[in-house]
Amino acid sequence: MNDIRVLLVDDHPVVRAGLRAMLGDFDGITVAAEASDGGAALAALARLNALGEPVDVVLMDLQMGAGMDGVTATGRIKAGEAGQPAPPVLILTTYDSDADILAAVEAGASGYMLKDAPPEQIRQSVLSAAAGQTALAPEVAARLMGRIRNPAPALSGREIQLLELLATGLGNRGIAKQLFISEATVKTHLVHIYGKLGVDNRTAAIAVATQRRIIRRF
Amino acid sequence: MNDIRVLLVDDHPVVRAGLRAMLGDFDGITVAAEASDGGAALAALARLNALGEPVDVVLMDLQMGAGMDGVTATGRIKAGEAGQPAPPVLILTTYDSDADILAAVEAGASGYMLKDAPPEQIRQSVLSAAAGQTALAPEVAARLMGRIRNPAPALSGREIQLLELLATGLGNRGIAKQLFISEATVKTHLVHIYGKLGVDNRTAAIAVATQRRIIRRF
DNA sequence: ACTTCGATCAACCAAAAGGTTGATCCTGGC
DNA sequence: GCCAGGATCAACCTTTTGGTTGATCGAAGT
Repeated sequence: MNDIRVLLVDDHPVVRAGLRAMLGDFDGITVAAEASDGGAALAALARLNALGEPVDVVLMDLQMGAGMDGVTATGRIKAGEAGQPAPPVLILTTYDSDADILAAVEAGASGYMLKDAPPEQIRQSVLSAAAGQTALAPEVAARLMGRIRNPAPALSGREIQLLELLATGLGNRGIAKQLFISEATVKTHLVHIYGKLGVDNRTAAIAVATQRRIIRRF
Repeated sequence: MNDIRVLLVDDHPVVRAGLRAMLGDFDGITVAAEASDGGAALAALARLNALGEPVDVVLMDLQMGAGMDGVTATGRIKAGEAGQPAPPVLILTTYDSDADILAAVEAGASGYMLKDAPPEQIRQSVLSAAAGQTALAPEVAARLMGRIRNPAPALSGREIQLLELLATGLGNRGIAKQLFISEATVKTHLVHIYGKLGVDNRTAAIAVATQRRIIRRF
C-alpha cells in the first residue's frame, strides 16, 4: 500500500520543520508539500492534483498570521476549489475554544488536534483522517462529552458569534452593524446569552465565556 | 572551535522536533538537551553542568501550559539556580505583547525572537546570544522603538486593580463595595482608565487591557 | 401537520454606565 | 513652601444597557 500523502499548512517554519521531521519518522506517511497560509495551500493542492499526485490529508493550522486563515481555507478546499474529491482536512492548532472548534467543524474539518499532543497521537489522527474517519483530541472530545452529560445550556453559533464581538469591546450598535442586524436583535441575543450563562451584564458574560473557553482570548 | 550547545525549552513536542531538525542542519550548533517546561529546564541545566557539559544558549518559550513559565524560568536561571555562569537565554515565542517583552527583558533574557521567523534569523540569534550579544526580532525592535517615541500613559496601581475587578464582570456598585469606595470614585477611575487606554466603555477597556497584557486572563 | 427553536425585529420602561465640572486630601518632588 | 498627581467624593445630565412582552419567519424534527 502506498504512503499517505500529507500537505502541511502552517505559517511557522519551525512548526513545519517539526511536523516534517516527526511525520517523516513514521512508516506509511509522506509529506507531499508544505504551505505557509491558506492561499498557498489551495495552490499546492491544485498543483499536485494536476500532476496526478493528489494529497490524502491536509494538516492545517487555524491562525495564520497574514494570509488566508485555516477556517476559510478549509471551507474552500471542501467546496472543491482545489479539485475533486476534496481531501480530508485535519486541524492542528494551539487553542481549543468552542468558537474555534465550531467554526472548523462547520467548515468541513474532519478532525481537531492540539499542537501539544504527543507525536503518536498526531500520527493516529492522520491515519484516521486518511481512512475517512474523524479524529478529535482527547481534550476536545472530553469537552464535548461533558457538554452532552451536563445539561449546560448550549449557546447557538450565532450567540457565540455575538459573544466574540462583545469581547472586542463593541457596543450594541457596533455589533448590529457588524452582523447586519438591528440593535433590537442584538439585545435579544444578549438577553438569551445572559440567561444561558447565568449573568446579567456584558462584562460578566465575557468573563464566564472566557473561563468556559466558549471564546478565546490571548 | 566547538559547537554551540543549545537547550530547547518548549512544551510542544512538534516545536521541539522542528527546532531540533532546523538547528541540526546548521554547522556549529548542537542540541544538547530538551525540556518541556521551566522546571525541567532548570534540572537539565544543573545535570549538564554536573557532567561538565554546560550549555551555551537556552532557547526558551514563554507560555508553557502547565509547568513553570518561561519568564520565571529565565529569572531563576539568571539568578544562578542552575549553576554559574548562567547561560544566555533567548526567548522564542509566538506573541510579542509589550508586557511579555518587558517581562522577559527584566528577567534577564538576552534576546526575543518570534516563532514565525525564518530559520536563518533564528540561527543568527543563537549565534549572537552565544557570543554574548543581544538579539531582537525586527518586529520586536520596531515595537520598542515605537514605544519609546510614543510612551503609552501608564496606569496607576489603583487603576489596574479596578481593571481587574472590571474584568470579573462586576458592576460599578460591586467594584465600589469590593474596594470600600463610593460608586462616584469608581466612575472617576473608569473615566481615567478609558482615557489612558483610548476607549470609551468597559468592555473595550477589558479588551485592550487584555491585549496589552495589562491584566491576565485564563 | 404540528411543534420546537433559532433568528429576526419593535416598543417601552427601568437601571446602569458614561461624561462633565468641581472639590478635598495627601504624598512626593523641586 | 509650592506644585503635580493620585485618590477620594458629589451633583447633574446624556447615552447605553438591561428586562419584558409580543410578534413573524424558516428550518428541523415528530
